[in-house]
This record gives sequence, structure tokens and C-alpha cells, in this order.
Amino acid sequence: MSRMSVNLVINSNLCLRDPAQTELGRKIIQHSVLLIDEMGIDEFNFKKLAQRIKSTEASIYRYFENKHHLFIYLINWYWEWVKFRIEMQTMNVLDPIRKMKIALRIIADSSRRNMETPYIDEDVLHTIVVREGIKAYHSKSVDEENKEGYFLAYKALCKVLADIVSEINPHFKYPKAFASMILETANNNIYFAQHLPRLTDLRETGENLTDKVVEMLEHFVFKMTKIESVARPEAVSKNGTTIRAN
Amino acid sequence: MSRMSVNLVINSNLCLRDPAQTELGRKIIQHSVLLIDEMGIDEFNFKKLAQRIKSTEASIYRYFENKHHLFIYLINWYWEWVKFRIEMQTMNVLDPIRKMKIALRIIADSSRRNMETPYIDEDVLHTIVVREGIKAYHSKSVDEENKEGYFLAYKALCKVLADIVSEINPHFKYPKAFASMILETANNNIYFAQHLPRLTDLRETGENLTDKVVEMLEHFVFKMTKIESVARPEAVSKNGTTIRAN
DNA sequence: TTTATATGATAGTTTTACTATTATACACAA
DNA sequence: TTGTGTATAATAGTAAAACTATCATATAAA
Repeated sequence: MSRMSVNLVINSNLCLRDPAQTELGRKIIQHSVLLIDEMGIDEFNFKKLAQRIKSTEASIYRYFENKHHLFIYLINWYWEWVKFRIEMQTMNVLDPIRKMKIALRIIADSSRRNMETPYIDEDVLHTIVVREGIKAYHSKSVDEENKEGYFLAYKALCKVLADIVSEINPHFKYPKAFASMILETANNNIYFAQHLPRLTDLRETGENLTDKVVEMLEHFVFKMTKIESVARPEAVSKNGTTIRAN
Repeated sequence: MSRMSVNLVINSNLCLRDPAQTELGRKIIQHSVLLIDEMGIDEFNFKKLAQRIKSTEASIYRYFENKHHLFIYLINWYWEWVKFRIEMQTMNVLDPIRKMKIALRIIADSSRRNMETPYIDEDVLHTIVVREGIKAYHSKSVDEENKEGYFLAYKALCKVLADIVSEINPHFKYPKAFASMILETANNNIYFAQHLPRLTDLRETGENLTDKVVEMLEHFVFKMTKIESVARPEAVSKNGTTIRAN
């Protein structure tokens, strides 16, 4: 089995120099993921990163203006990766319900399968996104950062999901809001199950948490778009709307 | 018309001294809300706050250990306030659907009505919660902070909502996840409409954004719990589940 | 060989996030 | 009235964070 290596293209405004192109750049990405996972983005800084990779603060500043940019870079990379996987795995799938199920599993699950970027531990990055990813686009400076295109990956992924929603039910009124809600809900419920269990019904015990999250998301999506998860063909019309009395 | 002044009780672990009890304390709360709104929580610090209220950093440190605690205090205050209003306004309401509609409006809307805490501008605080409230409980240190009871208000509010969901449909499988989802979705869509419009279908133009958010949330809730927003009595059974063909 | 580029080593500045000390003002109690 | 306690102000200081600047060195490309 050959190992495919994919290089995701990240908004070049986010870095001063492309980290994927150099040894030091890749080390910065690799170890910032590990360090941020260990200590959280608030405690993390370039001095600690420099020590870890045996380089200097000044060298890291040649790649990223500041830690916030590095952080957004990583979050962007994550969403690009999710979008890439969804697009790859749904490429030849016609049934929008099947597509949605594939997408939901990818959104809730970070376990590496078909692709490999050798210097990024996608599972660890997923942990960071679940815990702190939200911070990337919740700040006073959203508007300027949005103008720079810092959130394109997330917005593009949201569109991919929203389009599937509309395919399932073309009459559904809020495909984009629903798509962003699903993305947030997936991460939130993983986080809540692990840290704030009163905010969710899912528990970390026993079987895989990912499976439970996917099950719940499917339930939400198919109930909302009026299609039962376990479809009863005679009660569901072709375009996915439920046939009801009267 | 008499003016009622309510003093919400906030977890005393969050402050070193109760700010509601003193002139300086109230000034700290009042102006931290205004300053955080102006510059965002990242730019905000005790030095700037001290300058604004013509006091000193050291004096502010006698009330709050650090700005993170002050921030969580404010967020807690906000959720206590929302919970208080929901409980007041649904106190004598029996119909869970009516209760839910009242709760949703309160969740999406910050305009002051029945109560007044003279030193807190609830509308400005709402802006902060919409933009950055999420940061209060997304960090590496959630577990310790949760142990200290820093998130009790949010969790209690979530329970209030989840209970209404269960009243509407006792068979609904995920009342808590759904409640937290609604809370997050309300704030997110206000924020998205204002800053990241591709993540929502709602627009800030024309009529009140709050109305649109409430309409959408009602749509989500009643579709999910199988009750139409504009109820057709003959198609809806007493416990709120939709009667369907077969 | 020259030149450009990347990194490292070192040192420095400014701002943030605190801590400590002393002074003052005011409330209340004896 | 004096004394005591408490809150705040004024001032000063420290440690770390968040950068910036300079120069030396290694390596690769022209």
C-alpha cells in the first residue's frame, strides 16, 4: 500500500513564509500542535516552542507574525483537511443521505485513514480544535481578519455541508445556519462529554464517543430534514419530505 | 411604575470581594463591561480599566484575581440573568410550547424590560457574550474551573431549557445536547449575521435580527420535537407529537 | 567566487500581569 | 473624643510575554 502525502494549501496571508517548504517550518507546525495540546493556547508561546524545537524566538517570528496567526493557520489547516476528506470520500456518491452520513463521520472523527501529512498529528490537532478552535473566529478583530480571508476554509466547509442539506431537502429554509450548527455541535458535544457532562446527553464511557456523536448528529439532521435515520420507504417521498396526514 | 432592582447571586469563588457591595466594585463591573465591549477581552486589561475608572490596578486586584476571573464573573452574571428572566416569565405558564417560545425570545434578546441592575448595561453585556462568551469555558483549565463551580449558571440554564424540551416531547433522546445547541446557535447566528454572513442564512438588514433568530430557533425546536411552529391543532396530538400517516 | 537566503546567537524594548509597601480617608465602637 | 479596622490610593517594583534589531554563520544558487 502506497502512502499518499497531501499538501493542503493554506491562506498565505496567515504566514510570512510557507512553513511546509522548510525543515524548520514543518518543525514549527509539528511541535506547536503538540505544545498547544499540552498547555492550551493561552499558556503556549513562541519562547516555549523555540526551546522545544531547539531554535529561537526570532526564527519562529520569521514564519508567523504572532501566535494568533499561527493558531489560525492550524485551525484553517484542520478545516481544509476535513473538507478535503469529505470531498474525496463523497466524490462518487450520488445519494445525498449517504453523502451526509459520510460527512458527519468525518466531522466527528479525526482518526487518520487515507492520507498522511507526516509532520502533523491530525488526532492531536483535532483535540485542539474541539477544545479551543472556536477562539479562532470569536474576537473583536473578526472583521479585519475575515477580510484577509483567514476563515475561508471554515466557510467553504460550511458551504459543502449546507449544499448536502439542500440536496436532501431543497425546501429547507436554513441550510447554512444548520450546517454551521452541526459543525459546532459535533465539537461541542465531544468537549462537553469530556469536560462538562451536564451540557450533553452523551457519555464518554463504554463504546466510542465518536459513534455516539455521529448517531446523534444523524438523528438531528434527518429529523430536521424530515427523513428518518432508519428510513421507512413507504412514508418518505423521493425528495426527502415526509408524507403526512391531511 | 416602580423600578425593581434585582441582585443576582454569583459564585463567590469568582471574586475575592463581592463587587456588588461597594461603589468601587460596581464601577469595576460597570466599566469592565463597557471596556471589553470596546476593545475585546484580549486587549482589555486591569491597567486600562483602572485608568478609565480613575482607580489603580492594585485596587482592582482586591476584587478579582485576574481578568479571566472577572470575565467569567460577567459571563456567569449574564447567564444567571437569562435564567432568572426565563423563570420569572414562565412561572405561571403551563403549556411547554408557550414556555419554549418565551425562553427562546429571552435567549436571543437582551433588551431590558422588567428588571434593572443599575450598574450593568445588559445590552452591552449581551454583545460581549455573543462575541466572546464561548471563551469562558473553552480552555485547557476547564476541569479545575468547573470543579470550582464557575460554570454553574450556564449548566443550570441548560437544564431549564432541556426540561422544557422534555416536557414538549418526553421521548426526545437528547434534551441536554439539544438545549446547549440552541443556546450556542442563538448567539452564533447573531454573531455570524453580523460578521461571518456565509455561516448563516439570516441577514442583519431590514427588520429586527432578534425576530429572525427567534423564528429560526422555533423552527428548529418544533421541527426537532415534531411540532409545527404554526400549529395545526387537528394534526398535533396533545403531548405534542405530530400525527403522521400509517 | 560571489551572492542571496535561512537560521542562530545575542541583546534589547515595551507591555502585561502581577505583588508589596506605605499612606490616607472614613466608619464605627468604646 | 480617641482608637481601631477597613477600603482605597499612590507608588514602586518584579517576572514573564511579546516582540524587534543586529550580526554571525552556514548553505545553496548564480
